Amino acid sequence: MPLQQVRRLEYAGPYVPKYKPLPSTVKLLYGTAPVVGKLSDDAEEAVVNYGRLLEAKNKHIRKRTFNQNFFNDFRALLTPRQRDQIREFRKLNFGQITVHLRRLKEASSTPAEKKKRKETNDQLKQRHGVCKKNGKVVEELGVWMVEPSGIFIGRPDNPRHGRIKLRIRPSDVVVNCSGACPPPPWGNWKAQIFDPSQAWVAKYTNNLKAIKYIFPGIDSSVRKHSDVAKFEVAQSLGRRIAGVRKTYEKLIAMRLIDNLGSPSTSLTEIGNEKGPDAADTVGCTTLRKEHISLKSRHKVCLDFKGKDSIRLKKEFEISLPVFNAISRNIRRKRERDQVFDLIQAQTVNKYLKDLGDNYSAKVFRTFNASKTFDDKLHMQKMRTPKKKLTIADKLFIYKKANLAIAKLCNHQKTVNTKLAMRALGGQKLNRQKKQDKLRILKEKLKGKVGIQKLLCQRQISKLEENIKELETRIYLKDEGMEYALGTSQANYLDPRITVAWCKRNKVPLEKVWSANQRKKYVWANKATSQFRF
DNA sequence: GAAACTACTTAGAACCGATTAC
DNA sequence: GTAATCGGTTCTAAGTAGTTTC
Repeated sequence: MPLQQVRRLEYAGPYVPKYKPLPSTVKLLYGTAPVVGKLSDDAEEAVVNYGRLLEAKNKHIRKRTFNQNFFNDFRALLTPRQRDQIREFRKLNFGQITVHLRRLKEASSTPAEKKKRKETNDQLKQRHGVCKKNGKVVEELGVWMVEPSGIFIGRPDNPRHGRIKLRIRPSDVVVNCSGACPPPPWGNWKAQIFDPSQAWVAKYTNNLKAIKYIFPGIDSSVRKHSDVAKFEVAQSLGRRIAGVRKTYEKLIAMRLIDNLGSPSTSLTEIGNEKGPDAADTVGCTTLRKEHISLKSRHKVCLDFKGKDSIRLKKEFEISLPVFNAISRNIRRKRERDQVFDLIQAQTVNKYLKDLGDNYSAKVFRTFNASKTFDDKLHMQKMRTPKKKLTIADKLFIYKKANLAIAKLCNHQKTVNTKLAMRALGGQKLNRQKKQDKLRILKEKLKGKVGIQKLLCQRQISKLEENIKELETRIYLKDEGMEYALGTSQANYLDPRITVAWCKRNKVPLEKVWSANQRKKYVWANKATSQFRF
């Protein structure tokens, strides 16, 4: 599917909102005294953003480094006189700010205000959320405005949390389009370029040195093209995997990626080097001795934090040569030393590239996840019981396979265990009630004839379907409440597997995919029911 | 060849409207 | 009618991997 060349790209640029200052009656106090002089817009906005977190009872505002980082950045935004006055974080008095925010929120949450806001946003989205290619193809963008100012939260353990993210100005933004793209009235773009080899239509760097991009949306031609390419490379790896495995015996790191981790995301992250201002997370090539413990001669236990500080603690079966190699590798090392101190991410990727077809470490994850998913869905077919399966029965099988992949990839989500257990209890009780009702209905059916019998039968099958749906939900909660199914669906599972499964089993696609997913994967619809990854 | 930079993908959290249970 | 729960979408941080710079 070759990508059509873009000769013209019309784009209005992202929406860059201007700051609206607080009313003069609303002030930050220091203790009970007013702050000397007027706060700059940036300082005032930082205070408002902190006030929002206070109002939302955000858990981060209880953390010491969070508040310290905020306070350091805040003081840098003050005038020398204000800095002289404001010396302790705990004396900042946000009272007037939070009262003001509460009033604003109340005023803006009426149905009329909500409607008005939606209309305004829709208009802005229509103008700033699309681009037009070669004068005719209109494509939606991922976002229509630059990120608002705020306070950096980050993932757990990020040492920079609490730092102030300043408002983005037009002068921070580079737009990538041809033709006129007038900036907003309150500033000029940093630059306008036209480079059709790049996918992004706008980019900017914030004061924390993070580069942000605005890309075409998930159903755009470029994104579809790169998705197709991704799964084709992974599929090609599948065809050559036996040969590939033979050749990489020498590289123990590769063994770890493919054998130990399977697609356990954290381990198959290759592990680029990171700066000191990031959380202490590791990948395959940056794994340290302290993360690995050798068990029996065929077993190793890994315990470390990977991407997003998600912990992986798991035992793996390994072959004796791999066990011996790891054992030799860590024998004379200290706990903080890297297991593979002689290789880097690039070393492994260079080796993979030489195997051909644009392989890199992440292709293994896509391959492993998709292959396992495809196999699981086919295995289920073999175990099909004699009874005719309903849609709900089939969906149970599908979700079960999806959960297995989420576990394999270690795609986690945070759950409030107490609340989730309560909900689970409620669901189980609900199931019991429905089962009782079903029993009564089945008893009643015996005495019915004609149309009455038909109606009763219909009621029974509807209730049975309902119970099965509930059972799927109970299963997912019972077996994996802390796993997120969406991540593998969005990134690792070849959509053609799902399309083929739906066709084989006569399940409508909308039962397994949301509208957005169907839009994203429209290219996969051509897969036949016979498709195998 | 290592470090820094750039472009893009992957990821969980937050948000928000719809549905369900009471 | 209200609160709890669910499911989908949006947001943006945190990765990977290629390229450029020194």
